[in-house]
Amino acid sequence: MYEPLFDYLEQRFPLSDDDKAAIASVVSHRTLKKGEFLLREGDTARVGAFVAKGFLRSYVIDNKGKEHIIQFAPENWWVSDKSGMNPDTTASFFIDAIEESEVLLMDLTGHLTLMDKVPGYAKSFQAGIQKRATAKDTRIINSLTATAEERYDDFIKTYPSIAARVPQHMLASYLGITPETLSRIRKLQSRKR
Amino acid sequence: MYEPLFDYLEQRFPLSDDDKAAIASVVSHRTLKKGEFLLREGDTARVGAFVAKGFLRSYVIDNKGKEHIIQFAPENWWVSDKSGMNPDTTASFFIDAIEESEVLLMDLTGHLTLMDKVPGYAKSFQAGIQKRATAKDTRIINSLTATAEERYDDFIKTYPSIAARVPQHMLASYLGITPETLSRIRKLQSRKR
DNA sequence: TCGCGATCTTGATATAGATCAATGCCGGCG
DNA sequence: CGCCGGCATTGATCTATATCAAGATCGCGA
Repeated sequence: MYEPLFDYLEQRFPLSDDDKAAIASVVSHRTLKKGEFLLREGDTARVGAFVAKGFLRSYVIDNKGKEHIIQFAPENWWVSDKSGMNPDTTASFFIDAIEESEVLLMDLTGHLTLMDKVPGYAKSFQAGIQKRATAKDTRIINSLTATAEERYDDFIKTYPSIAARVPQHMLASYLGITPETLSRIRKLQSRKR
Repeated sequence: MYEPLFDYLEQRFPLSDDDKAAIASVVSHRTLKKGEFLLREGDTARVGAFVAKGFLRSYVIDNKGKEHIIQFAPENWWVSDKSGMNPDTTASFFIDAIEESEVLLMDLTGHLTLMDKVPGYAKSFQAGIQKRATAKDTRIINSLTATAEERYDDFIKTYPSIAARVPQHMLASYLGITPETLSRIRKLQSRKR
């Protein structure tokens, strides 16, 4: 059950059997049906969820009722809880399953335990955070300056497997364009080549 | 000389005299004239710079030669180096001083030392990273969906002191709009109220 | 203090993309 | 197996913002 997570971590640093036991003891497993929400249950501050199987997405709904996808999360990705999202934000935050999925949940306590006990975990976590920060900067600049078509091409090139897997209207939502526009872009491109 | 940084950190966790000495020993001081660049010198992997006085900005120049401001950094902010920016990115990255400034530079070695030696530093660093990640998500969604005017209003509300301090064309660059458009927005609003 | 380059403003036009509306398509549910 | 509802496509407009082009104004440096 925990194998996908172990594999993922072992690509980043070596994992002893003790480490594995420690990890298994702090994550909890959960199955999600297609369309099901991953809600924050109780008061446990969740750090994130590791997608062992399937496909999730996180998104917000703005005050005009429109949905904006923040992140896609296929197997071997982390979806982070919006722990600390601006409290005065009018938008509401959701995570749900695009396909039937299995996730491993980690709360803050567990995370701190691993930071402390598992050698390599802290550095690896930190590296991941940093990498993501850079990706976000890139996305910001991209969204501010590239055209719809450029953003689409970029996405296709960077995440071909995700592009092939999500419905078009969700991709449009991620890219910040309407489904109609995305459809037209695709048509133009299919003609061109 | 290090006081601004000590003050900053002490608002986050207590700092002993030993801690202060450790910090002082790993950061280096530098003065920047208006318009001067903060370049990566030598091979030392820099983590970031703390702005003790003045005002910096980080920005990229895209392949069309246009400048896009990523971050403004007034006193008591960190500017992070793009440590790990996508290597295949065509854009070039810069940091320079908008006003005469003083910065405290920290490299990776120093950072790791503090992570290890100064209690509270690691947690505080982590908290900062997290907060910034959230801010970036917000900015992404904002840039994808809000109008130019909404983005402007938002910025004014969130960072009034920065808005008052930077030239308009830089604010326009940060917001991803042209100086002309920003000028028109301001005119409309001054009329309205 | 003067003058010139940088910055800001204002106007006219062009255009990418949104919106509104209709039609077609296909896949799962009864 | 057939029908219905979400999804994609296509077309016709509309609108926000970019772009191009002059002026106007400000402020710094000689």
